Amino acid sequence: MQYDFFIKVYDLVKSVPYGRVTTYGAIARCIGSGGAARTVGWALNASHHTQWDVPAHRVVNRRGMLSGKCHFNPPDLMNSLLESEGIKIKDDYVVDFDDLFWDPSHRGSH
DNA sequence: ACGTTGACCTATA
DNA sequence: GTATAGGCCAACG
Repeated sequence: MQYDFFIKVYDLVKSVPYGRVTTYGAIARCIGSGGAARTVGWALNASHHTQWDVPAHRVVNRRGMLSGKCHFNPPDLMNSLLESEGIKIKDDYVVDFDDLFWDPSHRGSH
């Protein structure tokens, strides 16, 4: 598979349904890199200058914290986007994150 | 090829 | 859902 690591990340993130969120670790694991969670975030960082629409705002860390909001422009954008999808944000943390969490491996299975 | 960096994760106190 | 330490993988200079 010569497809870039980024492509896999983008495709997975784009597969995240509306009103749902996922984690870097889940993405990395679904890709097959397991512990490459850091690289996933790195890839999303690059997604800013790409032409692909990557809903990076739906990607948060294991704690459900908007660790990536600091990299948005403006940082509040991530919070606003999540709230626009019905996701409640409290102090940069996703409310009921465990319920809103969407695992790419489950593909919609709750 | 080596060292550094990065939107992380896990373990321990 | 703190603080600190170590480890993981991929891309960049």
